[in-house]
Amino acid sequence: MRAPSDPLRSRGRSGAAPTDHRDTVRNPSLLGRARPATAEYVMLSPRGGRPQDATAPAPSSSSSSLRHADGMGDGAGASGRVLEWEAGLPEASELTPVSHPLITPALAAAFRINIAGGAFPAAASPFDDSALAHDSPTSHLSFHCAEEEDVEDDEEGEWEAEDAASGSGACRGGRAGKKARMVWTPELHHRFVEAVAHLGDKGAVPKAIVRLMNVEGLTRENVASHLQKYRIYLKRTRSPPTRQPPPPSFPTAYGSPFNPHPPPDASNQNGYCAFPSRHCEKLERDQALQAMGWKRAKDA
DNA sequence: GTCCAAATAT
DNA sequence: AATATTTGGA
Repeated sequence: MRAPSDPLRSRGRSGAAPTDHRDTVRNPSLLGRARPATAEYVMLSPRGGRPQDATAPAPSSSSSSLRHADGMGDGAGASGRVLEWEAGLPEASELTPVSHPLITPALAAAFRINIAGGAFPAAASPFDDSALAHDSPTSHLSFHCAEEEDVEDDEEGEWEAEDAASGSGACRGGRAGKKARMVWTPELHHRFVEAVAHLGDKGAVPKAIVRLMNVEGLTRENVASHLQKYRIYLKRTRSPPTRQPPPPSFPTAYGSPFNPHPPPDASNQNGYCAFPSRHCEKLERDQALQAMGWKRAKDA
């Protein structure tokens, strides 16, 4: 959208062998740059949000509905939508308790974490609760570390097990040589989408998005990368490739891949799945990922 | 120098 | 496929 860029794109594989980033662990910076995480969006905030953070405008009035239908279509009415956004945050009663099991058996085993019973025992892990216990309101929004070779991922392989408290060691699970790779969970993605929608087409640039999302450890580059893909997705859905028309109306519309509607049985009124409960996580993740991969059921 | 977006790499 | 890194331009 910016510069039409010229046909000078012969760059790229410029002989120079790129350094091997695979093993480049740069966690310290990721985890250290925590912003004063206030209780803003979080799914655990009993107050339904009271942002005092710089990034989040103060709620001066009570709005009601959560809808950002115009999405990135235009950047108008941003402040109003922010309010709506806040108002749309889930109530404490609608959320899955922190005690909810967040670690897969496979990962738990790999990290030697005791997750017996499904709940999260306060002092069960060798890293001591600070390492993985999600006692921070935003901890579930921190991104995860995906092990790739060592841990046998039985299914998807990526799960959250991260918290600022554990420092740079968290992502290595006691092993060196592994690098951190961000995982866009449904929650994070949702936040991303909302941020983008609220910023509007023009304002939705990485820096602004990162700011709005206010997710600890999330970098501009993380967002830029995701944004790139997100835009590709939007493009695809906007221009009928020449067949099978019907991509989702818009990410912010209920039922669309980017704002998955909760299943009747597992949903809370808002259709907001706060935690990666078995049910919601699966669904949202599935849909979100499917969307991002634009591999719509059978369209592709 | 910072930021962005696209291209490319892993 | 998903995310990271590089690249080139504003």
